Amino acid sequence: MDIRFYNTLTNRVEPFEPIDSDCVRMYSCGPTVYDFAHIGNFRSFLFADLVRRTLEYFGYPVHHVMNITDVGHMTDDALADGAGEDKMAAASRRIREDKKSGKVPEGAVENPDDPYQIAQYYTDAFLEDARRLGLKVAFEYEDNILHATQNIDAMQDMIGQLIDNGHAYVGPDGVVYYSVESFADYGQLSGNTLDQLQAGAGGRVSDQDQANKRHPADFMLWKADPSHIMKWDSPWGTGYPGWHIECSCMARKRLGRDVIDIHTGGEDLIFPHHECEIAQSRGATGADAFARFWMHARFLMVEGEKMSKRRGNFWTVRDVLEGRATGRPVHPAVLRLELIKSHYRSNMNFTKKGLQDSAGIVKRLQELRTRLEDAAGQPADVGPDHPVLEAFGKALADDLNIAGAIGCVMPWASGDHPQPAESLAVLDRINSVLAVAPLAENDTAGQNAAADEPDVVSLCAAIDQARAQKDWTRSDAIRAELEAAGYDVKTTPDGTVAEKKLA
RNA sequence: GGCGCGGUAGCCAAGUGGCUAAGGCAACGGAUUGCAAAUCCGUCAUUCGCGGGUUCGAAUCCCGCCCGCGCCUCCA
Repeated sequence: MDIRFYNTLTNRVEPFEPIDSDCVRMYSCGPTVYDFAHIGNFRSFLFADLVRRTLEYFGYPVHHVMNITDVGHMTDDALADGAGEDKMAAASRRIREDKKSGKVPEGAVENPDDPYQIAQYYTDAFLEDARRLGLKVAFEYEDNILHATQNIDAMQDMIGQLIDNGHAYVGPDGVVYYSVESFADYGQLSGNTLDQLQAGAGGRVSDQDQANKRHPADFMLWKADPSHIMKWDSPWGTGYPGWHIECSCMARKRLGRDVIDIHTGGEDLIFPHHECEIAQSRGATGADAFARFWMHARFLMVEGEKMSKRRGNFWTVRDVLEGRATGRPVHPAVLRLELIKSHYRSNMNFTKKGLQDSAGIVKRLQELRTRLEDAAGQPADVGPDHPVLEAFGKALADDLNIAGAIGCVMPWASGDHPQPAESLAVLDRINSVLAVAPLAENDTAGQNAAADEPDVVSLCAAIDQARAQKDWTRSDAIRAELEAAGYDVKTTPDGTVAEKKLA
């Protein structure tokens, strides 16, 4: 199968081939761990997961690496280049408050002044969210999810190489800057040129910092700052690394190549983050590429608007799963499907109604699985030439046409399955990509019934009893009670059953 | 100002030159039901942001315009 992906580097859909046949090497920009991850973060992470699973579907081994940014970068909008408040300090303040209000469990962060404890707290939360949503790489922590703070040496090595190669210099302020003019291809990824880049168009650079640079677009590699919360000794003074360097280093170190196959991230990372990564990596290695394919996911909207804390439509994964976003708990498989089901290069509109739609699909696939397992037990062998798998794969191979792929599955799922063992094998193959029926490897969190859940079995029995006595008022009242508690109630030949709604 | 992505039914969304414009959700009609739910059967875009052009033939190619979104040193 000819796999084709859109490559931001060339603005074209191109056939994908790994550089080395042994495996596909891909790197994804991961989360910062100063707060809980939101659904927009996960749209991007799950997009990377879909790329990975699609490649695996076609038989490629994939080595997927993701970073955890935990070095404590700066928050301030107005003063970039390492000014403003340290994000770790902001997180520390928030955790202190959350401890008081009981939002942070007892003993979770013993010392809110210890940035490593804060980072670990939010890293654990991220991994839990990621595993619940079926992000495969999260099950490979810590092998393939790397902490920036554990790779400072590699960053310093690369900064040294860049200085030696003439791509970096120490400014009059003692900060190590990358010289964008030393790298002819700077701007190739984003389509910018140094002439066209309007210095300070984002309104986040200060004249004072700019004065220390040779070119306004030069960016920081290392900043000596003994007052920074997280700091390390270096040849350029005790301080901390710039926020682009970690990815260049960790990709090279963990994937073991100067040139990798695929690099993913959110569209906002195209410039400056990925542009700078390319400049750093190629400046250090001398190779003519860093990643062959650059793939970016478009932003997520919420109910047609930009997601922002100010609008009140800013949702973390936990907010959605635990029901704070929609008023009802959402099954992780439903959120996963909702976040992967529209094309990655279009804006995704996250809506309550979309979640309902996704819940319907998840439910149908899970019911199909139950039906097939009851009928067949074990899956049979099935080749990739099965018509449904062929159509499913063809859609995915076409720049991840996920809606088309799902469109191939649903009519098949609704149809008759005279050979359940074969159908089960087909479903398994499909689910190796979708990962919604059943969800991922294990979803242990959130499965425990809450104490205030109704006693479903006895309420259903009460409905049957009332119906047997033709006490319709009573049976309808109990049914209404169950529905209000988030259950679908249905009448079957074996009596009334209630199932928890998935969203 | 520069660079890039997109606009198909009430909603999500395939289709990128040629059979009647996939699929899902919702809605509606019917079967079923004490009533529902679930299930099953059926209906649901003469038209693809707008206007031109190319062509035997355009949602698809070309030109112009309108609208939405992102980036241009916090950011998925």
